[in-house]
Amino acid sequence: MSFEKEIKEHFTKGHEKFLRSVSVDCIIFGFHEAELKVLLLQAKYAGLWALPGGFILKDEHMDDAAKRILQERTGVNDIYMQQFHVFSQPDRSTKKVNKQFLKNVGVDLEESWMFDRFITVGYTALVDFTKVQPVPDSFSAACNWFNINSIPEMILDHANILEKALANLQMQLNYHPVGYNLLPEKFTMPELQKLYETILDKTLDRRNFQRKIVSTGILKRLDETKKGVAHKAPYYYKFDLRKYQKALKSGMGFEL
Amino acid sequence: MSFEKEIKEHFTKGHEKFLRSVSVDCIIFGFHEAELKVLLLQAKYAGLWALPGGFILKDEHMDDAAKRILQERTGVNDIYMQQFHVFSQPDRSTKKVNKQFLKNVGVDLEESWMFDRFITVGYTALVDFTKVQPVPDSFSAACNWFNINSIPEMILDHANILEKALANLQMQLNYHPVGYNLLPEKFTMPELQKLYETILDKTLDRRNFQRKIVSTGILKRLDETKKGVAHKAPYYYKFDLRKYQKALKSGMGFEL
DNA sequence: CCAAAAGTGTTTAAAATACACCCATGC
DNA sequence: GCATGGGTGTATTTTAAACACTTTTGG
Repeated sequence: MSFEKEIKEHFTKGHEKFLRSVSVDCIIFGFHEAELKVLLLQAKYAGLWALPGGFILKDEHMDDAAKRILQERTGVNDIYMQQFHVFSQPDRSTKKVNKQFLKNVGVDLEESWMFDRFITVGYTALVDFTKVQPVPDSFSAACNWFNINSIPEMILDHANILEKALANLQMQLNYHPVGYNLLPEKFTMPELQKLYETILDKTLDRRNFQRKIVSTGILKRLDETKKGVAHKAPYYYKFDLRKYQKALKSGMGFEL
Repeated sequence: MSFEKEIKEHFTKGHEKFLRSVSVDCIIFGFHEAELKVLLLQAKYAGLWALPGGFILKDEHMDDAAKRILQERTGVNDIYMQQFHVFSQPDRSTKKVNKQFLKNVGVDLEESWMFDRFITVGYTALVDFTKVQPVPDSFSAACNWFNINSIPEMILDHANILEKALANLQMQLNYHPVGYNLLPEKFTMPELQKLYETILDKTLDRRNFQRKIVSTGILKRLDETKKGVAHKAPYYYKFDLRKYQKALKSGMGFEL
């Protein structure tokens, strides 16, 4: 199917597949070279950037829609995602954006479910940066990682959504374990600490950090140490998946 | 307008006024005679009970929709409400419920936006029990308070929504001040403590409770004491509205 | 005057924070 | 052998929890 035809089909018949007036936007966080990254899409023609988003199939749980979107944009599966907020300002003018998009594509339509007002549910995901193959969707020209400190101009209220997502992630850090999908399978304590410091955007005491993390029991220390490093070699750790999953659900309660 | 006509209008033309596929359900908590209450509606004909709910006007913020629903059911205004979760199981069969309702009313319709699948956003509110005049909506035969420990059978997933709302309220208690809308303007420390104990469903140490609450600074002690009580008269307190509002937004962080 | 409820402490335990010392490795 | 980063331990401060005594009031 040609691109124009695909778009036209989506605008004229999408409401037969998807729920109306509701979209899902995903804030996909990654971690690479000591920097927190977010995956963004560049809207075709417009040039502005956007959060990876999509719609809920008529017979699909919203959580599954979010996972499907993640899978489609990154190829990554089986990631813990969670909704954190619904954005519903009546002036988030998706209508304007979608009409402009159609005009740019060269498709002419008077009516479309895509011109209705949308509210959107924000979902966060934490993924392994190295496992991601970014794939733009049909509305987008590019799909790229951005450092959290140098976010480009974004469409609609997406900058606001991203800000809320980051605040939510920072808050969650006190109650939920973080790192399983963000770090390689084996990692050192300094690496884990760097992750926490990057997300919280502050430095932490090396020794107190270690004590607290270890006391949660979500880590297993391996006998192996990192090779080929100057200075003393740090141990490798793995997450204890069973306890990690348990802590994800029940929380673990410490402050950093 | 006759009742049947009103219903028919809603089912045939409601989608011109409201967003499709999204509803809002409110969990309205009250406090009376040392018991935590929830306001429920009895669905006409069905007999089962339901959370007060409604739809989002096409040009309305979802938060305002929730406030409008609260106002319509209780007459109460200017209450802090907040969304806590979106419920989106594809098998929450509003279609079945709504078709049955129409059948019972005696209205015959093949098509309606009300037969679409709905996701619903849960909102919690804490209101002054004594100021509420419960008013059923057009789908309901009755509107009543229920003790949180004796909830009747409910439609759809409403029992689950209520359960999540209560858990959310208990969690929030550690970070947000509670009581402004649940207690009279002037109240005693034992009354406030009883409120916390009721919500958390556990007893608290009288002296430690007082110290922590006072240390947040959200209270102002009056010179007045309660009259006509046996034993030592407790002081009256008021909330310091400015600090209370501030704590609502920024959190206050203590454990009980 | 006494029982019951409320006000105001203090003592004790736990947890968070700050800080000090030793160890291993590559240059 | 020394500078650098990492492992481990301890003192200090802060905060939470447990507990005791005094005050007031109606009956």
